[in-house]
Amino acid sequence: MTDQGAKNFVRKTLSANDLGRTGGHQAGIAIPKSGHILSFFPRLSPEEYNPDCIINCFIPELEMYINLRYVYYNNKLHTQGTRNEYRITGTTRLLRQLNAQVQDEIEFTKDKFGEMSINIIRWAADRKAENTQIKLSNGWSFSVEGD
DNA sequence: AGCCATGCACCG
DNA sequence: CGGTGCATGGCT
Repeated sequence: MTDQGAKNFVRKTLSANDLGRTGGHQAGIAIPKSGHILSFFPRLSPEEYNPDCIINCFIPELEMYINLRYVYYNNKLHTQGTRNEYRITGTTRLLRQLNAQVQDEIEFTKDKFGEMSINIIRWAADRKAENTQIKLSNGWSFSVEGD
């Protein structure tokens, strides 16, 4: 059961680590297991070990497509590891090109065809739409429009 | 649960 | 060799 037919999006306030500004070089964006956020992205089976998939995204601001990797690090479920979290990687170069800053929001939009696109919502701008979104306590928010 | 960090591999 | 990504552990 997916959410085909709806145009919706999820957003995440970018952390320093998300932007690769902390000296780290993983910089994968963690996806919370909150239902609405998780179901927005393709399903990755817990039955598999570290399942992943490629998400092709359109970047309107750059007028180009890029491939992101959506991965479920779940070695806790299969080995003696400690990981049990979803991430999106491959964003470092993109976010730099977009000149995204900490506190900016990355917005994943999925249209009715399932096409994903990414926009950066600059901090201080577009504060008015806030009351139409549902904010979670972990920096993510979402909105669903019935179309 | 989410963000920060890191040893190694790969690629320019 | 520097930057980025993979897979993992650490810290709060």
